[in-house]
Amino acid sequence: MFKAIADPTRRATFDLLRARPHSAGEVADRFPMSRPAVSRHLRVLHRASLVRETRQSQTRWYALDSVPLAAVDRWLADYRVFWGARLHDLKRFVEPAQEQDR
Amino acid sequence: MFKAIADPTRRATFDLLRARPHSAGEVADRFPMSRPAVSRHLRVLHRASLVRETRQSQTRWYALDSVPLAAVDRWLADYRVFWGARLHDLKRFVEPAQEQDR
DNA sequence: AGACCATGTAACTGTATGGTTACCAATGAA
DNA sequence: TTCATTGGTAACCATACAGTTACATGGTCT
Repeated sequence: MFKAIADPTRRATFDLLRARPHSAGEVADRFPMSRPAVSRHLRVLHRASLVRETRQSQTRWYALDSVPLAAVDRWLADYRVFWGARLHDLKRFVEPAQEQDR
Repeated sequence: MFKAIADPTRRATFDLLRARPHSAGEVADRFPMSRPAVSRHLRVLHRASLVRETRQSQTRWYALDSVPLAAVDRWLADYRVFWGARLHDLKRFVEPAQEQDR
């Protein structure tokens, strides 16, 4: 999982899927590399359970599944104390979410 | 930086340094691999600014510097909404820190 | 059926990575 | 100054990784 997000192309792919699911071709169009290369990156993300693949006729849609990233978050938790200055921002992030909106 | 923490040995090393600074030898003793291998892992962590190296006579002390991890935290921030169930725990983590203790 | 999409798979290649052993450098002690 | 200790560097090796081109698969359309 850590290795899956270690590659910049895969992080960019992941960021791309944040907006909405993309087909394999759409993803490939965004990167200056061949389709097979992108295809394999998607496979790596899929094996890490970071994207879900659903087939609809010929096209395959890739959708974000960021839940496994919670593991990274848990690992980070032990270190957050070291950049305490940011805890306030973190709190500000959490609060509005608690109220469901805004 | 992401690649630096992608390796399990390096994450373990990092976790080890959380307790206290260790000498190169101390770190090497904890892992079932040769000293040079550990040495290189430490160098990778150092290049990523994740550890600080201070030389005191023959021994070199390696100390944690987790501040760069804030970059990972920032990247994660955009995805935290997706595992909303954990936001409450996150809040519980933040709150005590605000009051300095407990 | 046959042509045409969208994608994945196979085979291959260069480079990066993580490990090894052997050797070197610098410090401190006898 | 000689020796031991600490730990990095060099050279080497096997495997993983990220990319390529060529080909195969499977669904749509006429």
